Amino acid sequence: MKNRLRVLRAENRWSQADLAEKLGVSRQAVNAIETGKHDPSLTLAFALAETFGQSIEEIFCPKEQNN
Amino acid sequence: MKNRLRVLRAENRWSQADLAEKLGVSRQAVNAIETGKHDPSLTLAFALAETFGQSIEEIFCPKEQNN
DNA sequence: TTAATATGTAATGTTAGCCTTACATTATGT
DNA sequence: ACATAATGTAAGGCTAACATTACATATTAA
Repeated sequence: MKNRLRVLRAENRWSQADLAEKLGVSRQAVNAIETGKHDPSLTLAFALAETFGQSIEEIFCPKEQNN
Repeated sequence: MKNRLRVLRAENRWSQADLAEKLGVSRQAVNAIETGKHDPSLTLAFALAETFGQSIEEIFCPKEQNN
């Protein structure tokens, strides 16, 4: 699933490790989500939404959107 | 995580099996989510949101909300 | 350039979210 | 009352989403 994490993280000037710490997950988990290897759990998606002050729908895009 | 699935399903007069079929998951998966045994995957949460025409945030409540 | 930081990824393990099958119980309708 | 539909749950299996540790490769800063 596509997401805007890299951009949101850049806007806040947070490293993957910074974000991981805020979320209480491993840096590898953040990396895997950002690079599209995993989808986050719903709980983690909520945590990301709260961290960035945006809705889950604003951060994640479930549709295959062929570009 | 708390959710409003039972109510939303009742409003639409759908059985768990009906909803499961619309979502493309098993009836047991719907039951487990409804009864709080599992959280849905983010993908399934998006599908539920679309099915009920509501946002994920309107359907699910991640906070422990004591009562 | 060198050192520090950031990112990507691999290996291995655990758990949670799905599956199927099956059965018990509860609710609904005739 | 009886048959059907709906719900709850259990067992057993599979995979994805986490974890930890470790290492390689950027990237940044002094």
